This record gives sequence, structure tokens and C-alpha cells, in this order.
Amino acid sequence: MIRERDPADFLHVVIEGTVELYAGTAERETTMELIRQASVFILAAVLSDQIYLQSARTLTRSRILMIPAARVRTWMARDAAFMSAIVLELARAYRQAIKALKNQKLRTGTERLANWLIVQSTEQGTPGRARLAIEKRVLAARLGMTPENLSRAFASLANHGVHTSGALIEMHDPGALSAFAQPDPLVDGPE
Amino acid sequence: MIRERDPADFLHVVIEGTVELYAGTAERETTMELIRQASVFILAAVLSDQIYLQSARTLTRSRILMIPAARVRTWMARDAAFMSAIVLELARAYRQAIKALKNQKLRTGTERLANWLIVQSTEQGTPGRARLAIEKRVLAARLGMTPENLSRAFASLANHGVHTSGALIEMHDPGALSAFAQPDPLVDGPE
DNA sequence: CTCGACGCTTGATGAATGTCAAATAATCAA
DNA sequence: TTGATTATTTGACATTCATCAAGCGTCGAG
Repeated sequence: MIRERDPADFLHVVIEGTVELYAGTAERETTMELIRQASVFILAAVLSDQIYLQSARTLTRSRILMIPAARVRTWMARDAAFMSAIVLELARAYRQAIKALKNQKLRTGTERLANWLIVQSTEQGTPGRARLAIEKRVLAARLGMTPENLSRAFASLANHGVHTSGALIEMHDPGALSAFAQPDPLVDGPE
Repeated sequence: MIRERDPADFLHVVIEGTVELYAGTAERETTMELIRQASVFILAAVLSDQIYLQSARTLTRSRILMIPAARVRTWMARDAAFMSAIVLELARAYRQAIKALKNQKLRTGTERLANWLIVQSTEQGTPGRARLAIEKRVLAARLGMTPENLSRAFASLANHGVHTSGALIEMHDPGALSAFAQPDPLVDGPE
């Protein structure tokens, strides 16, 4: 849908479905973010009229709203309320990126997985349980690890009461898992 | 100067000197960014009236301008040109964070060092040569590695024509270094 | 149902990185 | 300058992670 290095022609909004932002070099590739329902993405490139830093592809059947970049910039100059909303959205995206960077620099892969599971279970409103909405290979890329290592990370979390059966993950000992994960709102918070 | 988790009371501007943004968990700590001359930092927390995600400390004698957060928000609501500048600065910071995340997820420590050296030599206007303005332990944290590993990374770059003597680094074979580093404007560009 | 494609797991191995300890080099205060 | 402190380097080792290969399971086409 979008390829990094292309000029930012459109602002994209996910109306329905799941979109994966990814990026890579010649040899390697990684998932930067997963975007669901009613979220804007790659706003920054549009605002400063630059090229995309990330590529995007849909993971499910999706509906995407595309707004011409020039029009966004025009509206922004004209409507103070709109610009104000842009500022808040940009600030949110920035803080999320900083959190992702902290997550990556300060934790091991298994720790990232453990915290991801904790967040998922609370977001889904099912304490002690979570259901994977994405393939494990995508999750692995999102967490900055290989599928093989993700598999081993799950295996090692069994020591902390985590058991998987397909896409369903059960956390039988939230205390132990949390003690291992050491969740931190400054890294895992929703923003 | 600033501690993460504190509410964002002031917007900070580095007038003179070097400031280090860092963050950490209970056990680990890492450098997020190094800020020099005439740059704003932690703008996002001020705009959305939230707590800081990063801590800050000076590395050199510095002069810092502090603007009350409430005043920034007031000005922003009043002055469209100011708000527009804010938007561009936020977009810049966001894109820089994305680049840092790609750097961290897609490269090894030695590759990050090689690319950092290339950027430094061009920024300093001395092709084939760079001078370290910071201690190596700070550079190590900035590159997401330990001081020991940074030392070994330098040693292994000797195979690509990199030689160090104290704070002075000489790159005798730019072609070989670049072939190893594989610099990418979408990761290393100035933004 | 059977086959094959694909995702996931497991094992073996090596590379990258972190940790601890000690030696060396650089820096600064007295 | 000396002595003490700190930064950097080096070595040995453990941990984390990636890669390759093989096996297992699921699912859908025929």
C-alpha cells in the first residue's frame, strides 16, 4: 500500500481492519507498528512533505481512507482546531515511538513478550487470558525477534505460568508473570 | 535536570552545551538522544500535558532556556505561525525517533557504530576523520551497547580501515567502511 | 480422504552481546 | 609531579539471539 522512500502523497486512515507498518534494509526487515480501527498513520511525513520512513501493508481485509497530503496541509493552515488535533496526534505518535525504543533497548525479547501479553490481556478485558489476533511470525517481527525465538520465549514463559494452545494464551500466575516482566507505564502504557 | 515520570512543567531549549536524554528501568539505563545547541527537547510531553518519558542531564556546562508549559500551550492556541512551527518540530522529532528505532532493530552494534562514524565525519566537515565530542561510555549507551562492546566494535572496524587514537578517529578506507556500514538515508539521514 | 503448502516448533550451532575481573591509560586535585 | 580516581581496554565466560535444518500440525484443493 505504501513503500518507504516514496513521497508522502496521502494521509491514510484505517477505517476497518489491521495495517502493518514495516521497514527494512536490503537484507533485514522488521515490523514497526500494528494499526487497527480508526487510526491515522504516517502523519509526520505528510505534514513536513517528505518521503515515508516506513512501508505499510494490510494484514486483513481493510478499508482505508486516503486524504491528499496537500489538502491536509491546507486545512491545517486554515482551521486552528484541526491543527490542534494534529498536534495532539503527532505528540501521541512521538511518545509511542519513544516507548517502543525504550522497550527495544532496555529489555530482552522474552521480557518484551511478557509485557506484551500483559497489555493484551488487559486491553481485551480478559485478565489471565489473551487471544492472538495476528500470526505469530508477525508478532515476532513486532517484538523484534525471529519466529524461532518467539517460540522459545513462549516456552520459557511457561516457568511463569504462561500456557499457549494455538492463538489462545493463558496466564495462570499473573503475579509471577508480572514479577518477571516488570511492566512500566513509561514503556507499556497506552499513550 | 529532568526526571522521567515527573509532570512536564517546562519546555526546555538548549542554548549552549550538550544535554543527554536518557531513560531506564530499575536495573538498566540507556541514552536516548544527545542534544546540542539551539534545540528544543521533550516537546511532546509539554504539548499534551503529560509526564516525561525521558530524563535529562547536562554533559557539559550548559545554558538552558526554560519556558513554562502552560505558556507554550497558550501561545500555541493564539499564534498560528507558532503552532505551525511546533508541528514541524514535532514531526521532525517523531521521524528521528522512528529512525532511531530502525537503527536499533535492523543493525548490529558494530554497524551502528560504523554508520555513526560516517555521519560524524560528514557533519564535522572532515571526510575520513572524526573527533569524539563525548566520552566513549556515553557513545556506547547512545548506540545501545556496553562500553566493553564498543571497544570491541572499534577493534573490529580496524579491518575496514578505522583507527582510533583517543578521541580522534581516522577512516583510511571510506569505501570499505561504507560497504560494511551500508548507510541508508532513511536511517542515518539528518531529519 | 490424501496430498501439499504453510506456519509453528525443536534441535544444533555460531554470532552478537552482556557481565565480571583485571590491566592499562587518561585525568584531575593537591 | 604525585597520587588517586576514573575511563578504557582486554580476557574469560555466560546469556541472548539468529540461522539452518528437520519435524510436526493444520488447513484447503483436488
